[in-house]
Amino acid sequence: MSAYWLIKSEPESYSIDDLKRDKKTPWSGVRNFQARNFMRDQMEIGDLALFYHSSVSPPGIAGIAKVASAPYPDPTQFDTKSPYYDPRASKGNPIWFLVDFSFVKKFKRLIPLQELKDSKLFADMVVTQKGSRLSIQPVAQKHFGKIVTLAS
DNA sequence: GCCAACGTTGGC
DNA sequence: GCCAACGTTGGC
Repeated sequence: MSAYWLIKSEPESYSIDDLKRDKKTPWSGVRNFQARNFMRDQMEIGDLALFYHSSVSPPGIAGIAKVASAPYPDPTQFDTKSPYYDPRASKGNPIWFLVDFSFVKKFKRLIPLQELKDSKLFADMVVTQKGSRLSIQPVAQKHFGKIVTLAS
């Protein structure tokens, strides 16, 4: 049973255009247990995700990505030179897991967060909740479909 | 740049 | 196991 997701990224560090160029990327650097658990335990190859641009003006949904690998340990946790290095982790006992995402499409227009907040349709979406900062979230199929409609 | 919200850490 | 202190996220 495939599911839908929302993944946040600061476009200054990695944007939908970067994913379009790279075709595929490991979603490294996630250091939140809830977000990790979604990748490690629930994502399946082929699941679609809304690609969300955060910490920019305006924040919003920029396009669609697709889960392109099974979960595996995030290599940056072992890299002492990486900002995501975690001394508690070892190869035999990794803490952080990720999946690869591949490019699906960039929306013709960014769907601003404010537009979702203004609409009753998205009142129960995680991303529209006050103080919601989870960087990987499940998305209901109905919401996913409505956002695709808004974008086209 | 501010600050509310929230997750994590660590002392007890 | 509680909870205060601290750090981070991310909208504004």
